[in-house]
Amino acid sequence: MSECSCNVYIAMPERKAEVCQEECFHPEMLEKARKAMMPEETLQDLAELFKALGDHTRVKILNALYHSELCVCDLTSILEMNQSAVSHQLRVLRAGKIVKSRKEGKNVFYSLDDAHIQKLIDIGSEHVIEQTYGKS
Amino acid sequence: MSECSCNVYIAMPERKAEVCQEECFHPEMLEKARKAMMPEETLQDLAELFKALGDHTRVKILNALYHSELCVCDLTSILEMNQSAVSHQLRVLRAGKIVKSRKEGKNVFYSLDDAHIQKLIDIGSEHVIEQTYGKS
DNA sequence: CTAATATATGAGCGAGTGTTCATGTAATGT
DNA sequence: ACATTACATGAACACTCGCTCATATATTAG
Repeated sequence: MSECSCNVYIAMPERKAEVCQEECFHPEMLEKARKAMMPEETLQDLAELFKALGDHTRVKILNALYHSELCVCDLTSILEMNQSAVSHQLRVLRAGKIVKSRKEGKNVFYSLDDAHIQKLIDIGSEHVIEQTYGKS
Repeated sequence: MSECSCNVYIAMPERKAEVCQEECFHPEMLEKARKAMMPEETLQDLAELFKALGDHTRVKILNALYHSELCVCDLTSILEMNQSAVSHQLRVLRAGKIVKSRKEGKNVFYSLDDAHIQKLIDIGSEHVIEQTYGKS
């Protein structure tokens, strides 16, 4: 048996024909990677978290909420969008456990769910700024 | 003039009718939030970064690459997907500056672009796991 | 050179997303 | 009670996305 990492395909011969027939490197790396994979469910949730973060309007909402809670009306004003559109996006953020809400009279105040969200914004913006302007 | 944060609408009277006519709270908070907004371009890039991260297949690729580089063939094996689909998603990740690639003979090895990506995965997965199983 | 292999990519399709518009609901004021 | 206001939501439509299939490119082997 060669060192090809694709010997993992012994158990699924129907795939062996289409990929990696001889010389994919680092079989030990592949096995290590395979064993370090998170559970499917976590990966799914993680993808949904990032998907919920991955929209211009929603990122803008989170940026606005970064320092303090705001009501829908305030967000509508900052975003210069109509209230319906803002509410629809807040719903996505709520469903994704990215923001939480608090009702006070006629108003509903939104805030970031927890410190993880701030960190994600911090690191993400650091990354894109670095990509744009070069490292340090 | 009342304390309503919506006095910002004086400059855009056409919107005044539809939102926040009297009692949105914390005008000082609103102004603070407005001034703390990142530039539009950064917000756009940030949204695109998260959007590129926000897919099940791509998250799985990043998870596989978390500890070491792997070639397309290896990824195809781990993901149990056909090579074309994997390549298409790698293209998205490359375009988003989330992974980088290195050619070696017939193989192309992919790895995470920088430590920011690992941190985003760390914090994101921490968040979703906490959401699922409750805080500590 | 030709053949084989690893990867990339364009076209096309079904599924999903974000907005607008209209309307619904809950809280407050009169 | 009725009117008003803040917010939520369903429907519809244009647009985007991720996959598959077919094919292209690049590298290596013979």
